[in-house]
Amino acid sequence: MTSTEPGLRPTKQRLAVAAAMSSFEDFRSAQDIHELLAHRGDPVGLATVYRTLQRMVDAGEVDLLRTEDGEAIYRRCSDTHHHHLVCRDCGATVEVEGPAVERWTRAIAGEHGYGDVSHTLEIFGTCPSCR
Amino acid sequence: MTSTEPGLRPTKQRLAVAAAMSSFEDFRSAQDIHELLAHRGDPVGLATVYRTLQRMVDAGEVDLLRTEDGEAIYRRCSDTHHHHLVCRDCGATVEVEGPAVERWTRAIAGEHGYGDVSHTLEIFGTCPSCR
DNA sequence: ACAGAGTTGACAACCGTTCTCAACTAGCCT
DNA sequence: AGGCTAGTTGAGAACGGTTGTCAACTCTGT
Repeated sequence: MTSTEPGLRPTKQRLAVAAAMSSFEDFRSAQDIHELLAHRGDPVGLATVYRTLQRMVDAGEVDLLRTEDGEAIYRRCSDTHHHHLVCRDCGATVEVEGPAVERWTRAIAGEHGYGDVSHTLEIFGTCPSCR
Repeated sequence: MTSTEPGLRPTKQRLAVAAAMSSFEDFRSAQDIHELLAHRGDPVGLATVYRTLQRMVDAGEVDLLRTEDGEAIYRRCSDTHHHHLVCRDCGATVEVEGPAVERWTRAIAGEHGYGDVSHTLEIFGTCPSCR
């Protein structure tokens, strides 16, 4: 067993996607990232962008969320688990942590005999400047 | 102002969809519901199923969720606000209530000046019979 | 340099969802 | 009843995001 997956190459494209992911803080769709790369002068095929993002999600390097209409959006994973408070008018996002929620979900799941628990929690509201 | 929306007709199709929604407890996709109606002998066009479900969601009669791969699934709404504990293998669903979470989200949002707060919370795990 | 596994990208295929539009109804007015 | 009209339906096309295909390409170790 090697330290990295065997036969996984750090190609130009993968590096470009990784670099792009570090260049913004918010969630972007795969197509946004594809365009961003093209404008930057590092064009990467759309299929490759999807493949690479998928891998990064599997590796836990990137967070995957779904918009309300089912589109996948990606974002560099910060090291701590957290949730988002999103303004439903302007989209402004605040990261929030909720140890209480983490505990609560695990407890509830345990009560019903569910294991291997994960959860998704997003809070929507109207931000101060949109009220 | 009338008691019901003006110009909204209780057609055969709408009644059939409403009846179908009362006939199961778990979440189903629009296409599942479309098939269910066909097998029942009340065939309703797929587009109509989508339209009707959309309306019911808007009216708050039906809950809309997204599966992990972005597909929309629908379910008759019970009157109390609650969340779902879903088995990621077999799909078994348990309704859970979390006054603590409700309070927490409102508090967090308030701290950041956000108003008119709503939230989505889904818990995923492996149910006892799938472990 | 060579071999061979891994990777890429243009494009087609897929699949859930929405749109289009002519035919059809339900409800209302006379 | 008959007719008018806004609302509704359904078959199929269109759409948009995502995944599959496959021949050409590129690392990496030998």
